[in-house]
Amino acid sequence: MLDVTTYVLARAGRLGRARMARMMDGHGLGLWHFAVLSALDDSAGPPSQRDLGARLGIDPSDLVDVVGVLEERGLLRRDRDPSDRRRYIIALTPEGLAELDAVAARAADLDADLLAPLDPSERAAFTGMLRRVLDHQEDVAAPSEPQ
Amino acid sequence: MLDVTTYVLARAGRLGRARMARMMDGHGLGLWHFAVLSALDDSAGPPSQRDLGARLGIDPSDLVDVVGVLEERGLLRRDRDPSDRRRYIIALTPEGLAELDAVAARAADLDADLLAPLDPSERAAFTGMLRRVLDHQEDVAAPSEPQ
DNA sequence: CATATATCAGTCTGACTGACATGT
DNA sequence: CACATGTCAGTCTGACTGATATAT
Repeated sequence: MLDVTTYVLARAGRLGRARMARMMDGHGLGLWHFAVLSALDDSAGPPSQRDLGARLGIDPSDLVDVVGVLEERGLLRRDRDPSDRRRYIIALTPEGLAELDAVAARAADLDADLLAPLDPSERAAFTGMLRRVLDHQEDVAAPSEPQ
Repeated sequence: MLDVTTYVLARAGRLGRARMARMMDGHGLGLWHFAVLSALDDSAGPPSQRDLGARLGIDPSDLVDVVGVLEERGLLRRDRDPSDRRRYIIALTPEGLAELDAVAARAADLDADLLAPLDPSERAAFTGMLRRVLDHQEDVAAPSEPQ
């Protein structure tokens, strides 16, 4: 069983995810709320709700509530795009940025603990390889250049 | 977002798991069915249902159906332990072993593709580090020697 | 009587599906 | 009219919780 790498990967991911979720509970947020705030922070221009969902891999219909909660709490603004009134333009508020900073610091702590069993020299190698593995899985799941 | 290693890990794990699940659908089995067959194959003595669940990280109550299905299909035998009649003794049948071999081969293919973006020399390093990361997460989730 | 094993019923969550209103 | 965006309602799954029958 443990020689199936996919199994090891999935299990480690699930445990790590559960720890993150427990931490964020203390902030009254779920994992997707943090993911959204974070994606808004490091996106170039303010994206539409659909862009946001695609980038994060969350279904647009599920994103509705996530964004709704964040808007209610004043952590982001949602304004109609004047040039295409089907779209929303989503942007972090200062309060949202502050909340993100607070949560990100705690997320970094959990990340540090995740990688604690590795030597400092191994960590960069591991995260780099993991990232390549993810990119490849996403390609397989949804090829970007079909043809 | 993608600089949060826990997120990258959880996402890669989820995608890999989904691929495994899709493959096993073709065999009429779920991920846990395979995990159970596999655990039975590489366990020393035939374990009880509870041992099995603990080893795999599945809740005993959820294991009931998984083992039930496998027994119905003749892939494992479930006999009361004569020395403690609360327990079942679970053992693979020859049919179960054959099914396991078939599925394991296809799981190995998916594993190979998972690691495809890594150089052959990197793969062993990656799986080793991943394994250490998992062990540490499991320790954190349920410390074995609570002093 | 306290504990262990397996079981059953119910809940909660995350991800998905299909329909739909609104706008281009 | 075809298509894009956001929304809503319903389903399906996996993981968990609490109660219970049986055995130690």
